[in-house]
Amino acid sequence: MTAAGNHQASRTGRRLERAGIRDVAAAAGVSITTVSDALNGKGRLPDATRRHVREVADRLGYRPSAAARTLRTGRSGLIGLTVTTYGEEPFTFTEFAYFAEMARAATSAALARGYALVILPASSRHDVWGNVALDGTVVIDPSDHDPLVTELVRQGVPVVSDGRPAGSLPVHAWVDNDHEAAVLGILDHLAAAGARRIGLLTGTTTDTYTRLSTTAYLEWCERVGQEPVYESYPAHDPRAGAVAADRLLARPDRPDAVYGLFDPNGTDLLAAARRYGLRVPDDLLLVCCSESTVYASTEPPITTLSLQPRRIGTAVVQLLIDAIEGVGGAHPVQQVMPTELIVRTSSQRRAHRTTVSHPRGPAGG
Amino acid sequence: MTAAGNHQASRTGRRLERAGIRDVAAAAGVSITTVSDALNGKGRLPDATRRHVREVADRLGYRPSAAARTLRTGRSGLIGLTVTTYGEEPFTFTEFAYFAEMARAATSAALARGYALVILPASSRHDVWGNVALDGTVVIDPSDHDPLVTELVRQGVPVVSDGRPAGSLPVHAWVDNDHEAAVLGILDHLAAAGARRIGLLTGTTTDTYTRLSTTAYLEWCERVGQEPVYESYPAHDPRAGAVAADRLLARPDRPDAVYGLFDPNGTDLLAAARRYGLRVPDDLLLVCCSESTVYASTEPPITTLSLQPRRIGTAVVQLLIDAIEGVGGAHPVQQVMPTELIVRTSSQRRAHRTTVSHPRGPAGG
DNA sequence: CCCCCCTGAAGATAGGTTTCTGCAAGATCG
DNA sequence: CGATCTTGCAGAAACCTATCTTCAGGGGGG
Repeated sequence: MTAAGNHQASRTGRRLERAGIRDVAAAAGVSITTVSDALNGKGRLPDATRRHVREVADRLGYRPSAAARTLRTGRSGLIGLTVTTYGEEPFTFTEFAYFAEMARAATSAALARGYALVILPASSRHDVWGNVALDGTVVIDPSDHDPLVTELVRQGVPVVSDGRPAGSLPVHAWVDNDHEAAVLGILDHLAAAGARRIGLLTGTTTDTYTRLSTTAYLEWCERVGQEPVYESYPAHDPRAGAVAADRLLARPDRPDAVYGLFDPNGTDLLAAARRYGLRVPDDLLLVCCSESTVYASTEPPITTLSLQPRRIGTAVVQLLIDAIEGVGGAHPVQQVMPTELIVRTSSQRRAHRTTVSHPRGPAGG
Repeated sequence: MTAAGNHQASRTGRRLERAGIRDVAAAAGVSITTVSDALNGKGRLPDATRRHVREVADRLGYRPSAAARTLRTGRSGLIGLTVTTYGEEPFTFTEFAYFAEMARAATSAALARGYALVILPASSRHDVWGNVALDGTVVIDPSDHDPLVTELVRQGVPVVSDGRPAGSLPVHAWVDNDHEAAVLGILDHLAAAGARRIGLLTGTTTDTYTRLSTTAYLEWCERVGQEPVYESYPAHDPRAGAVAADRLLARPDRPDAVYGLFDPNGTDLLAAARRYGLRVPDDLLLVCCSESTVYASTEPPITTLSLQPRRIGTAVVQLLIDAIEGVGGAHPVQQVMPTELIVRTSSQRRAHRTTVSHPRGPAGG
């Protein structure tokens, strides 16, 4: 049997012509339908035919066209990932560690279910959003009445958000930490360690995380009868953080414990403490919210609150894919994930239990 | 076996029917061709018709189907981004800061030219690579004879790598730092600051960065007649880094200056120095390669080498899109980017200009 | 012995866009 | 005034796959 339909040898002769499904069909001596069924495990075919077709397809290096498949099935296997931006850069500076971890987990989770992640900007002049076929989208920290989310939902694209949607954003589901509980837990922890006046380093932005955390702090203060002591700064500006930390410790009503809401606050507060001759944890207890491992080896190591971005990333993607594939119910799902307080020296006034005593070098330096 | 059971779901019923190009054509009273031409700025049409069509399209909320467009044009506007993985996680732990910055810059650059980035695993059981239509791919630190890269190139997909391709990987272009020059520069810098014996904290992995840097170090040692003093550890294990830092400072031939090749080395070395009662920079000069801003506010601030991931991410994407669009020549391009040494207190023996003197006794145990 | 069902596989269509080709009518020119 | 060019737009092919429908033939049940 000589190959029929081989006449399209050099169409334009330019590029390496990728083998299409009909080339496989011709080479295997079957129809296009049979090839499709054999490769996708559908239809009614004897195993012999299936094997034969697969073998021929492999030999030709056949790869189904993703575009054609998407067009036909309406599924692209692509999930958008976007984070609200402050300014023109697509990602927020202060969210790096969180974002990187979250994205990594989300990528893994998506991959395990056969999807890939597309990084997209929350806003853009060029309409990239319209140019890519998305089965759904993960939105990190959507802002109030986010026009992008509204538009996506209007188009029927499932949207799941990391962080409670502010206002009445019509997302299909969301995942978030219990920020109030986290803050209250930290404040109790600090109080238990002997803190009399706990300060807060917070942000001027209006996102949900900042708002909920600050509110919880103020509530706690009112409950225990402490005067609130806090400084705010624009969270996307790293320099402003250092200044705010300094300001907080320069106040006449200087706190003897501080919780910083953002990742770099730990080092900033530590540096400020040094400038004012405050020993940590003896004169000042310190906790900050961070995913960074550097706080394990600062001097002293700093207690951190982890938002567990890995868990969140995984959960968000699972929820989204469930929505895409119509697994879950039609009603919106909200999922609250626990946080983890990693207690280190900076918030323990009594003992340093984390490190063992270390023998000094025999030949002292 | 399963019955078809495919419910057509009333044609005009539940699902929001997206308007297609022919709906626009019908509504505007023109042909499909005219709509396409009007919206894409092609063909010969009077402005009046163009405006009319655009208006109708807007009114209907028309969005061209990305899948159909991709199928027709052969361009998806999607670029793959992958990083070689050590282990099962898609990203390397130690590359977080670098990766996050690089990805951010790459996303921006791609976006500016109308492309979006897809995060993909370097290896995977599920063949996600085959399921997404990519115009090209960025590969971070490809390993020797990377099968993925080979396959992509075989399929005619342009590949540009961040980092020199090891072996004879057939990438279309690559971008890398001048690692030898960077290391030599740092060693000279340390020597000029008074270092007599410079140590190196390096990795056991065989990637190009580690290899080139280590080689440059050994070369420099031979040139100036210093006995090499270095410790290696698996770079993906953060705990191993702390141990290796400790080992390096515990050696009988303890160095009086150290360069650490990986991001966390700075804090690890600082912690180790404290354990051995070594003052930085008086007893020990410190430099590490990092993109993290925390080193600006450690005590003391640590000199870092920045690989400038933003520049690299931008350059890689530009090169790739040039290759995709056939702008550049057909021959492979290699582009070497400069590094930046951010000099801080930890590598300056003479003066502490950044901080005032702090009255503190001998470091506590 | 006839009919029906079941197996195995081919034919045809749809999915939405871009673009090549074609065509009519008005404008221009010899 | 006829021929050619230009303008404005329409028709239809092609992109590649998945799936719905159809069909031939063989075997089992009535």
